[in-house]
Amino acid sequence: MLEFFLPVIQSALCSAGVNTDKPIRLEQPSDKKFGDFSTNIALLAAKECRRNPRELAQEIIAHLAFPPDTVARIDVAGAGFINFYLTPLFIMQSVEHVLLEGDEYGKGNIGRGKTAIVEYVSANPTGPLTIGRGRGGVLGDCIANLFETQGYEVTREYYFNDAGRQMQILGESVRLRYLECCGRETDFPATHYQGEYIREIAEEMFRDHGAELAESTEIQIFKKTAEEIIFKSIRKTLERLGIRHDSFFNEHRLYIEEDNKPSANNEVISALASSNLISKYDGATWFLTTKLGQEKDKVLIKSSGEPSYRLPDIAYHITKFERGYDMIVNVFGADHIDEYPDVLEALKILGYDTERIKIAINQFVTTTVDGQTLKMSTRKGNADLLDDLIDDVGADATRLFFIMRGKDSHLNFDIELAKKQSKENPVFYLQYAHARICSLLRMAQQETGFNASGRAAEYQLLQQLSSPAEVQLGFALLDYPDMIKTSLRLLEPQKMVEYLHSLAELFHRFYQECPILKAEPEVCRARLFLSLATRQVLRNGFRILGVSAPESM
RNA sequence: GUGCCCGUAGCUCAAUGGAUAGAGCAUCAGCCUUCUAAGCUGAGGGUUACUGGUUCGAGUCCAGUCGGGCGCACCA
Repeated sequence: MLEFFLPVIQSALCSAGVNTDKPIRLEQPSDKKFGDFSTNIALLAAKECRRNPRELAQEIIAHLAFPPDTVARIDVAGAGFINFYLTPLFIMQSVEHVLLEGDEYGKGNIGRGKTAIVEYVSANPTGPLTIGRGRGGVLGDCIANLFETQGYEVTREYYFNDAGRQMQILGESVRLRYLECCGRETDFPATHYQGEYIREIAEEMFRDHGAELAESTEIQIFKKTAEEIIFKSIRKTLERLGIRHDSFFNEHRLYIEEDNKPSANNEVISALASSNLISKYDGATWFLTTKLGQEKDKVLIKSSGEPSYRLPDIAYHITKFERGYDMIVNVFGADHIDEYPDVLEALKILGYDTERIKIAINQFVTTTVDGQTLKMSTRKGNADLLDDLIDDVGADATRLFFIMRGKDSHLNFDIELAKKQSKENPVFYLQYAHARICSLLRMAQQETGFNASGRAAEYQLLQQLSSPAEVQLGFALLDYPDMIKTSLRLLEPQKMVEYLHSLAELFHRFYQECPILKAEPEVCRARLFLSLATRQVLRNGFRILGVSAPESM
């Protein structure tokens, strides 16, 4: 709809001699009495032109040239809003596009010929995925889907590290549990991984090797085996949620020197050094962020000679630029919030266009069971496992609950609610609308031989629908393409969830108020087409969210 | 102490600086001999934590106060 309105308004502003660099914003008033769409451009421009907003609005209106039979009425209201009222005919005509475009409806082309990389999950293989990680996983997956709708070629990447200290501790943890399997006493440190999965890995190793590994203090085999098993479980868990990465990037690559070329990490150090932002003191190599207005310098290479996580992080992002991505999206949890400003700062200094980087940070998840809040920590082993949650509530509810709140809000995941097979559970409300339409169409086929395909010539029957429930539903269907763009711009799939919820609601109302199969044959078919269009938008939306569209419930 | 996020109906949450702050759940009152009642209609429920400021207009932006969450490592 934006594409319909904006050019007309723009040219009216020109003809009226209004010069403003304020963007024209079109909004849907909360109250229909203020029109289907509304713009405040006259209010904004009036200030710059030093004119009375209402008079200016009147003048703009006089220059608006919409095609005939599209806009029924244009009013000036309130302080100087311009309100537009569409004709039911135009709305219902537009619904035909939903049916004609089908699965393609809502897609755009602003990303055509462009590439995007979306990095998400990126958990190191130290343990099974927790519920907290799940939120970022689903958020990232939906964001990747949103980019794809606009024509971007999207790479879904998982960044991980299987070296480092935490992995050492993991290997050591498994080794100690293994020794226990061999019947030895161990003094298991509190700093090690306490989780049950460590025992399971140890038991598996004991089954495969017997006690033959007990004498060695070499932990490599324990680490390696643990890593493999854990990674497999992580991928399996993600797969259950429909999350599949195209690319797994091992941080290790950034450490490798070959053909006398310095490692990616070292190249970062050299580059920053030539900007005089590197200094060595206290045995470590520092990024002089105090020169950039920060409180403290940041360690890039520890006194042990190993890089801290920041250095490879910078090098990693450089690879994203070098790989040529037009859009670079990072999804991570609030615990990493202090990390990215340094990375961005470094990239900017090194001459990369950080405008291309978008960051989506999701706040944490607390889970409640019977009103009790559960706390979690991977190391303490009392984590809420994502797998358990999926077992409990199913993949659809898991996905939808993670994104049905804004990513900035602390999510309260009510497990009891997600389990309920009743109307209190929003998952069912959405899916029920889809199933209801499928049922209706099955019935229509049985009773009247109605077949959805090959009827494009009849789509214009939609134009005879004019009751409020029908027109409001039709109108909502037309919002879908703009809704995708909004969700994408804000990196916020939650907008889509809300939209689909309101769409389901409008359908239920239409269904309640307008008899379909019992109507006159032509009205019946028109209403079936409207239902079909609704089903199409629900499906397209569900696909973005990764939620299934059941044919019956 | 400091950086980021949050504070909106009893509960969970919406509201690109716009008009009378909206949904769902819960509560109450209605709607199934008729296409899935997992649905629909209606009612009640608010000093948007507090105090100032910016402007035609503030839940939204700014400053401060109070509460809650997450970080603040030569862990990642």
